[in-house]
Amino acid sequence: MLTGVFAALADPTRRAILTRLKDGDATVAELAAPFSMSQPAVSKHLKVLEQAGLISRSQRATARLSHLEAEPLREAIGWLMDYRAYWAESFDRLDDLLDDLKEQP
Amino acid sequence: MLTGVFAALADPTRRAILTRLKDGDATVAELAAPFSMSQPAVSKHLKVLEQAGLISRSQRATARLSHLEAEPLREAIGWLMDYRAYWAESFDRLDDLLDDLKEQP
DNA sequence: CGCATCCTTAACCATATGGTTCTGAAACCA
DNA sequence: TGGTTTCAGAACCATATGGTTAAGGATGCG
Repeated sequence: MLTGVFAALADPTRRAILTRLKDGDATVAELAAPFSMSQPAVSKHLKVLEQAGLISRSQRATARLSHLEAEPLREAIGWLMDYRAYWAESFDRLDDLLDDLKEQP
Repeated sequence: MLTGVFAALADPTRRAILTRLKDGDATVAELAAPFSMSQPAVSKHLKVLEQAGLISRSQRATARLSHLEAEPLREAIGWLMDYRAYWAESFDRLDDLLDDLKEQP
């Protein structure tokens, strides 16, 4: 599943879509608007994101809303965190980062 | 550059290579050993990892050592952390996670 | 020098990926 | 009913990806 998540994140369009979805659910047309790309292309990206578990989609009702599901991102971070001891950054600064994360929820 | 990092991480073989490199530098033959895969295939994976900045390679001397460079992983975490407010996990548990990270360096 | 070792490069192949256009289904509107 | 809107699916195409085998360059050793 990590494979699917990282593969989904490897595409800039898909990362932009996820970023957009932080502002709230959106229709396919809304998600497609910023890109010089056909609507079916965006639909394909949404399918990839859905299969990676990164979005869910509400039943169509003339429009079809995409909703951010960030849980797989937590799993990805879990994997990445195992490498924190190998970052060049000092542990003092790592502590600062972690403090920051706790302070600005 | 995030694109390259996530693309590199999308392959299970490459993730396993990175994991192996946490135990120390290794030759191509050592890295190839665990996989039922030709050695040139592993060389290709190493090239991908190198281009993503995830490994560096010492000058050959009959052997060629790969060395883990975890800095890009920190950048990847930086991107992912922007989604922490959308995790299903409660913030209390997030705090626990962050505490754990600070305690077991 | 001659040869073995370690690894890269080249050529090739099958499949995956990211895009297109065209078609069509499902729900609303008049 | 019929048209419009919103989106997905199919067919297609070019290129990228992940693997193979075969060949060759660089280093160390007898």
